[in-house]
Amino acid sequence: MKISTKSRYGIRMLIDMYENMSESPMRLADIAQRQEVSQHYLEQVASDLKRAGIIYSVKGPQGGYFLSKDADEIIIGDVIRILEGDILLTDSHMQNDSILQQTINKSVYNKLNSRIKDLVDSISLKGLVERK
Amino acid sequence: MKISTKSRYGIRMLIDMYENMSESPMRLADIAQRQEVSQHYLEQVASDLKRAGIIYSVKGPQGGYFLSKDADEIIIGDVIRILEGDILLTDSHMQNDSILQQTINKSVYNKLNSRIKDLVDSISLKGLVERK
DNA sequence: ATAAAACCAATAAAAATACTAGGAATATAA
DNA sequence: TTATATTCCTAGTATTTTTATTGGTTTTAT
Repeated sequence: MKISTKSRYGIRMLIDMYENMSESPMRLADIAQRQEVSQHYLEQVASDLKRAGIIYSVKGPQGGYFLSKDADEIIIGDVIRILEGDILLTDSHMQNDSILQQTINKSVYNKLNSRIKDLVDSISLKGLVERK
Repeated sequence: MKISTKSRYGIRMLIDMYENMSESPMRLADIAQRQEVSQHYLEQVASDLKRAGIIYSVKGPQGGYFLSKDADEIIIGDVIRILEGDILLTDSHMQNDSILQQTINKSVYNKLNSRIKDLVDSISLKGLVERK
């Protein structure tokens, strides 16, 4: 029951991009090197973030990535959902659930799920970096 | 990022024991059958719960399991911790963490961890069954 | 034209999770 | 005291998920 490294890499990548932001696009190779992470693996992370509209890219030489929005509009909950699949502790509808299991879902997991959601949706990239 | 089936089985097992409680010990075979779960797998769950003092057992014929405490003293957070290892989204101290990662830990994961802990520690077996 | 970059797909490797097998220990009761 | 019902234990296997690697292709600035 851990957040995957994929999510962690993704969040680190975004923080790195925010903190090292400039006029020119940022090369994945640089991020990977600074973060000491496999570049190819980070590509997959970047690809997900791009598809979701968190970052955008410029191809070719001198190309790279930009953040698509202001840092205070990039919500950590979204980032985790994009990279983690979902932040649910259980699937909301498991097919074979007994009545008993459904009760437990309601009482425990659903409450957990919504509390976790509230929390991660309250933190932006900007807030994170500024340690708010 | 899901709660494992081990924890889910464990919680179901305890609810089953509570709801079907009687003077005589409860056989694992019966629980497994009611819950439609592999008995051998449930043994491992039971073994963990026993070692942690949540349930106790009587061996031999007519043997089985009892809850060790009143249902309102059995805390779901404890059960999950016993079966899940921990309810932390990240290890509190990852060896190779950069300063950056440590900041993220503080801002996001630690907050999440403590909120999840508060929640699961506020729910007892009794509360769960009574849907409080 | 060349080279620097993003992009893509397949798959291998590693780790975690779920489940199975088979028997040992123990206590009951006939 | 023997047969049996039960918990208990250890190891192993299978499955799934996660993480990482390999080996390219496409695009575009220079």
